[in-house]
Amino acid sequence: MAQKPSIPKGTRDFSPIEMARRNYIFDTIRGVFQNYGYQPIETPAMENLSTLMGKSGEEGDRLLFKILNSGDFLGGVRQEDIDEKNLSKITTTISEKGLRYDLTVPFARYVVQHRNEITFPFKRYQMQPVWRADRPQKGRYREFFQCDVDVIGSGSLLNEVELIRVIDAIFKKLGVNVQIRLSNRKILSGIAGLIKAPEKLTDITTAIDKLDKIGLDKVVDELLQRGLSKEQIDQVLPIIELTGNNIQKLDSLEKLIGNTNDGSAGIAEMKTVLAYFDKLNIESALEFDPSLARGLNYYTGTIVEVLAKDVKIGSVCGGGRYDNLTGVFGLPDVSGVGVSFGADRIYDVMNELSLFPDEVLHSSEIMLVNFGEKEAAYSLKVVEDLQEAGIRAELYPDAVKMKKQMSYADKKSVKFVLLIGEQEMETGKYTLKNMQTGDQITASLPELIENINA
RNA sequence: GUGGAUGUAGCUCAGCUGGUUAGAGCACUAGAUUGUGGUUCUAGGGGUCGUGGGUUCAAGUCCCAUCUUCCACCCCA
Repeated sequence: MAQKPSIPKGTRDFSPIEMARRNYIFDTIRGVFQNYGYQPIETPAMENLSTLMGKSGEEGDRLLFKILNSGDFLGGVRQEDIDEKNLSKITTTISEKGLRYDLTVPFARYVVQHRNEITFPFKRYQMQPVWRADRPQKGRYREFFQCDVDVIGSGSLLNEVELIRVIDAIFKKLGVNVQIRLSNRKILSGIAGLIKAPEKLTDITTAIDKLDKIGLDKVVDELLQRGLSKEQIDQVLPIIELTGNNIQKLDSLEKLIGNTNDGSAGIAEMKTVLAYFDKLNIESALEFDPSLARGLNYYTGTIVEVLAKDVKIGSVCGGGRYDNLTGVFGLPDVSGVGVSFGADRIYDVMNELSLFPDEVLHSSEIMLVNFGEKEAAYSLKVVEDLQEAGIRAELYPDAVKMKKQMSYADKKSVKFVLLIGEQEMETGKYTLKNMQTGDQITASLPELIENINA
């Protein structure tokens, strides 16, 4: 046997049944997006590296797939850079394009580039694959789909509220129990301000983000390691140990960091957002959690992360407000907020919990058995009539043994099989077999159609 | 990117301290059933043991390298 073919690490093929289920997820998400007034756009798989680099931190740059230049890509490389193994310099010379890492950065680029055609606030959605040169794990792929919704050009907190409602609506429709964790980047800045160490903001956030995972003691260790003093840590700890409901937590927090500019602004925003939900129907658990950090360094306001309650997997959705992402492309003072749904993780969760409805597999509703040349010619006309009546119908292409044809219908979960042999051709009444019950009836075409649609 | 595990038929796995033609269940193909699938019975096909080296009289079994998948870190959808 020849060497088996394979696909690159962290990528997957999708079978018809998997596609049916994936499309069910995409259709559900798209339906909600449209229902809330968002419009689709698409952007290319590859972007210029100058667009992608430096937007999601060093870690993000490391995870970028870079595309080798065409032609004599070595032409511009200097010998001294090779000798000194100056990788970053060589990279920028031999590669000027990369695969997109997420959809938010290309969207920001799109907004800046098309600013004169866009009516703001601009509500768009985008469902496309992204690529990351990460090491694969469960729920972590090198090629995966993100479904992003963003509204850009409006600073109103109503947008945050709407996006949380979008999240709730989608997971409700899919039947996935989720917890929605909320916080605000300004609260974290307030904490950093409180201990007079604004430059430690990232260190503090990445450390306390792990609270759920590694526990309080280890978080303290990590904070020490990251250069915070004991006194500073003592100031930080009460903040991440808040108890009570969302409002109580915010009230206690206000006493601690309410005197910092960022802190009080963040708390006020959080309170405003939560207050809207007093009068709204929302099913998912909404939890204010000041230990929520989210790494992407372009977030400036509200941050949100959605976890599946019943499956241990990374977040299935996440996002937040970014006040100046378009600034790096030359369009300052445009605030946006958006969230991204991880379709592949949602698939994994639903698969593990067997949440897919049976009817997502759209195979034919009826298959006509092929008895031979004459019968097939006759059946073809019946297939046409059925299809015109809006029924998914097919004729088995070969006049092979009936057992084989029936078994084909069974495996494809075709609901009905229609038998048109010599007798049926003479009488004009066909034999219809229901594959689920095994019942058979003899009926004319209009009666059949009625029966199938019942 | 760091550390650790894994890899035997299409799938899930068995194969003791290296020893003749590598096994099971499911799936597949054919027949029982010449106009009837999903159940049952019978028979059959299919593996250079991830790949490449090495040790040995002898390697699925030991050693090295490499790739895949998985787990933790990192990061995140």
